[in-house]
Amino acid sequence: MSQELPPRLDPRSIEPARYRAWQEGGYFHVPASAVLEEGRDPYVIVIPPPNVTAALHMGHGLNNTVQDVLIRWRRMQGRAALWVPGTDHAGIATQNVVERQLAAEGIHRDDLGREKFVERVWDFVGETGGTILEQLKAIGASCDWDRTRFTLDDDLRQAVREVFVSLYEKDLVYRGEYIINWCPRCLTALSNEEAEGEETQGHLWHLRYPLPEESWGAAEASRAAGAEAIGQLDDGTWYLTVSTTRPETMLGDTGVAVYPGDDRYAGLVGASVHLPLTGRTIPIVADRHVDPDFGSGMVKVTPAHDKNDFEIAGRTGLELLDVMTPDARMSEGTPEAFRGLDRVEARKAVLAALEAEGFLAGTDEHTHAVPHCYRCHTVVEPRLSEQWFVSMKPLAEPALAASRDGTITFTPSHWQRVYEHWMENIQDWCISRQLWWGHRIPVWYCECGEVIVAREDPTACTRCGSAALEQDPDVLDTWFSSQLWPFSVFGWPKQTDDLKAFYPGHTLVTAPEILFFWVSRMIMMGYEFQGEAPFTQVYLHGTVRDIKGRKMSKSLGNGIDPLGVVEEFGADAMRYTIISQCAVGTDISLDHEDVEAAFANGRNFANKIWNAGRFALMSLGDAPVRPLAEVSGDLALEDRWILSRMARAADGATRGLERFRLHEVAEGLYHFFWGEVCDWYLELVKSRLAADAEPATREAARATLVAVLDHAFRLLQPIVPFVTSELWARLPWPEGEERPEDLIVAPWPEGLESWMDDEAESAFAAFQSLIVETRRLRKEYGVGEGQRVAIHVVGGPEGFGQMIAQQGAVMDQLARVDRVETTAGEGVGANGVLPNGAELFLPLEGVIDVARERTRMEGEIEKLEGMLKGVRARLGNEKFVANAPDEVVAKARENEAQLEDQSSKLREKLVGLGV
RNA sequence: GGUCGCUUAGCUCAGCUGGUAGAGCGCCACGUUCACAUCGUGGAUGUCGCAGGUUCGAGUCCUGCAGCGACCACCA
Repeated sequence: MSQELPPRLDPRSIEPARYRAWQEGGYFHVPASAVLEEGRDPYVIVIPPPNVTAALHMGHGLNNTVQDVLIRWRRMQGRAALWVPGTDHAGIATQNVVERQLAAEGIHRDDLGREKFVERVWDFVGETGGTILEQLKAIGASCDWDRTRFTLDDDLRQAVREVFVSLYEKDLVYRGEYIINWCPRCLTALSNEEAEGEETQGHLWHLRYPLPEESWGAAEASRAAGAEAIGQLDDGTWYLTVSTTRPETMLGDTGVAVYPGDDRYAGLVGASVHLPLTGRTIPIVADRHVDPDFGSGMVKVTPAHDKNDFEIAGRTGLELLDVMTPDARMSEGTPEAFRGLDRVEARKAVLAALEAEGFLAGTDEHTHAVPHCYRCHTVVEPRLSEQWFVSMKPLAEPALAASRDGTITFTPSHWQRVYEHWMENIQDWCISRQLWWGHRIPVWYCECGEVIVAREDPTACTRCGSAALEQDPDVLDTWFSSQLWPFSVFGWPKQTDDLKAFYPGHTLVTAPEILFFWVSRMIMMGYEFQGEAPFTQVYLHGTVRDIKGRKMSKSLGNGIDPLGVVEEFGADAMRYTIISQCAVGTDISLDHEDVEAAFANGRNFANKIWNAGRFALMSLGDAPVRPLAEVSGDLALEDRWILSRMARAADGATRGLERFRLHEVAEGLYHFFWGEVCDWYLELVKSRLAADAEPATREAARATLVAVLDHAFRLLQPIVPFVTSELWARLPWPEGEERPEDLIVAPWPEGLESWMDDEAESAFAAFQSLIVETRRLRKEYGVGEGQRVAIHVVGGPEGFGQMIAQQGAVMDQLARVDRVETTAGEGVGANGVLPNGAELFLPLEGVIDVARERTRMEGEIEKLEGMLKGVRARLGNEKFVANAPDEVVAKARENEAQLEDQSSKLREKLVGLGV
């Protein structure tokens, strides 16, 4: 206990050992029996599983620090606080990484074949897969590592299968040929969410489609009816105009559509039009999708390459014509001139050909959102393809209701509306991916045509008995398995004790980016398969950005390595810095070019805690410490004050944590610890802790100090667990009181109302003002450090003078005051006015510049008069007196009295100053 | 195009249900025997984007405007 601590906190020397001790103590592990047998109240967070191949970045740092703070807090509250860790197999992302590795060796995945490729991915995952979880330990994450899961674990495969088959049996999973988002680089289908719209500067090309001669009459009539889209070429041919942002798709047009009620084109519906470059003739149809007020009011219809056009075709019977290969080249179905051309080249070629033939009417600049693959940023191609889908509307209903009725709350709350809007407009989800890495779709096809969807791999066809079954080659969207995470991690579909104990969970902490990808789907699956929501609180934190507001990313090179920060400044420093910026709904900004500046605040705070503890441990010594209750009669004002402040700090921290106001919690505790415990309390008790101090006051100070630090460390533990634990473990303990096994399971300070002491707080506040004001005056008049002064305190509330006189002993220590008088002062003096109305004189004959003092006081009086005028105006206002809350009016009256008092006293003194 | 959000001290941002502005960093001055210079003490800086409105009173509520941002969207 009297062991020497270094004057600087060296995180490296304490953090790893401390973490090991926690793990060895088993504090992170929560067995189902804690809930089922011991009856403890569970609190469950499942980690947003990072990609198995990921390396820890600041985004993870933020996400996991927040979760850890919440878990550590709940653990101290006595909850069975379980944080389940794990990783996600991340289909496309992981496959891409391995493909890149192979490419470096000059190998394509096809060269290896599916089986070998998947083996290779497993090898890769086996080598690097656990890295990120190990890295989480460095930042102090108190996950239950015995429960680590991977979305491709065997039992999670069972969950995926059960869900797929079950949804299929309920007709909520189906296979069909629809327009999906296709990434021509990844060569796979994507969900709507995976196709991210990026604002792109493009063009809108206007194309002319010539009409056959028999329609020229109708065309002329249309033109006469005001249809500007109808016109005549130089050779007399009538044509219509359509527009497109993707001219190459015109090769796949199978019709032109107008709005059913559009009189301008009434005569043309049912007619046909020549499709340039192709020699094909396509019909003109009417469909409600067309907006008659947009552009020409005529739309080219490309059913195989546009979602809306596909729907138009469904309603009007237009043909489907696929003109593109999976890697986005023009297919066999296109004229020879374009066949095999990449879509970009094809666009140029088509435009050139149209222009050459006079069918290009014009071009406009056009900015629009072009969908890109969220993994490789290639422009996504809407494409007709046979895929598996989940029918979402029925699943969305309870998930939507849960938000509306408040079962699930969102923080910040505005995400509730975003969530509901998405749920209300939900579309079916394309879940099949043409990848090799992932959960293989549990569907087999028999040569007899039978489709077998099964929980267990079938050995023979259920209809014809043939053993020649082929499993669907595709895998499922990664999010299909991660959406089951809140219950698949507990062994479902088996009805395990874990599931009973820990489902539903409580808080989900993640970034808003994956609200649709993950959060909303977990909620839907929770209702569908467990009958209730997987959690009730969704806390969406911000994004980590650099000082310029740019999102930290590998490609921008503006990232900060959390492990480097831990190495250099300690996990506590990083955690505090992050949490103190974690205001609801705001991003975290950190300067990647000056990492030290970014984390200095956290580092300094951790060091401050360290030194406060170091001082306390040295001062307390090895002598037994008495329980606070036994010394209550000997408590000094500052003891009562700091205990009261501590109770309030605890209260504030609890309320803040309950509402996810983490930055307020961090800053509140920072202010309490640094600004009150260190700046005031420790300074005040220094003399009382001295060996020669009067025994009763010394013991009271020692008991209070231990109580204050014990509680302060508890309150700070969730945010800065390492330094607090290290010190707490060395803290002497009150005799006869049971010491918790470890700080991280010490009870959370709550219900300390009995320590709140308004009287002590207001008396101490006055005392603080006195000190501060004296210090200020000393500075202002340049009184040297070595020079002691006398102060005369005049007036103030009842008992104030007496209280000050009692504190006289410490006045010298804090403000170099050798004499405090509470009688009226006389003559020339510096002066200050305390908030409680008391006034002090600091006799400083010969030190003061009288003229300057006079000017200052005049300014002061002017200011006071102004304020007084304002307060009087308010009090003179009948409506204010009648309508404002009583306490506000009372406060105003009090204010008025004080201002009057201060002002008149200042005037007197101004007179006293002479000239 | 729709929806939502933001605009407060040099910088990054707090400010919950309206009652005469805050933090951290930075800056200036002074200070190292006495836990901590990753420190202490004191100090300076804001017409709370602009214009109206409601109210006794608005950074806080309402409207409009300007700038920025996010999310959603099938306008070819």
